[in-house]
Amino acid sequence: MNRTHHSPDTAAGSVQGKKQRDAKKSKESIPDETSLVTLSEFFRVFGDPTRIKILYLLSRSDLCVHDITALLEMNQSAISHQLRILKQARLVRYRRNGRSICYSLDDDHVKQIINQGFEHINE
Amino acid sequence: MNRTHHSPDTAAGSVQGKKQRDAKKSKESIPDETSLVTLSEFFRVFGDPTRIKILYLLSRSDLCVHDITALLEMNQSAISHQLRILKQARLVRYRRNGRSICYSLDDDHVKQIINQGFEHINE
DNA sequence: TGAATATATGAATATATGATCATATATATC
DNA sequence: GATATATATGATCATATATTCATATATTCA
Repeated sequence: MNRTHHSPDTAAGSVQGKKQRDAKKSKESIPDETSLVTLSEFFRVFGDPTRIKILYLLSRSDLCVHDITALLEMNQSAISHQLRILKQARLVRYRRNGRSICYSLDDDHVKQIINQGFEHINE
Repeated sequence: MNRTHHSPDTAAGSVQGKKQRDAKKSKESIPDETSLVTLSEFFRVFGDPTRIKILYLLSRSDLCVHDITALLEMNQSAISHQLRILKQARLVRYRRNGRSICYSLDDDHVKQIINQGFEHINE
């Protein structure tokens, strides 16, 4: 019942990471700290109302900055700043279209993640 | 953000459903602002290194606060604070076990979300 | 070329947030 | 009850972050 010194499980398998190496420290710690930090950074991008709204809009149709700005009724600069974060996270792509720049989701994986989030909060 | 000065929308039910009611405003806007904000709040919980590490540890075995504190080599208070956030988000449950309090994931859905995140960042 | 439109970006600012410290609460053991 | 152990919590502080403003860059069209 007391787990003060439970068995040290070597952990390194189930994270699904491809190339995780063994923990450097002799004492047991979490298996792949770097991957987990990366994972939290990934989720953090979804953790902002403006960004999730943008992602949701883009999951339905490609849109230029002006459209997003109008739909969300927000400052254009704020949208551009958030789009930059989404670009850096490789969640969206863009292409120039005349004066406008058209944004789209980078892949369908993003949709899946959003949908799975919805499934959880709606259950 | 959320500077929408209009009244909160009815937040009827599932956003994901296509049954979204007509937008109140004549101009097209996002279908269900409240749900999207809730969704961002949900993802934000995953968007912190400490919390994602805790969730990962709990995905492998139930643990008491002391264990988590030792495994992550962090301040006990910091762990408790983060556990509180995880409780509030209904991502973890707890039960008292003598002096200790044992935490576990609330459901397997959490695992799925973490795994899907890993799939994305590892691709 | 110059005006108009669309988008990006740096600086400034207000707010959110995570860790720490000190301490409170709860349980077990003596 | 007294003490030790385990966990929770409020206050504080340093940092991160989202928005806004001003302005720069890029494109189209007259």
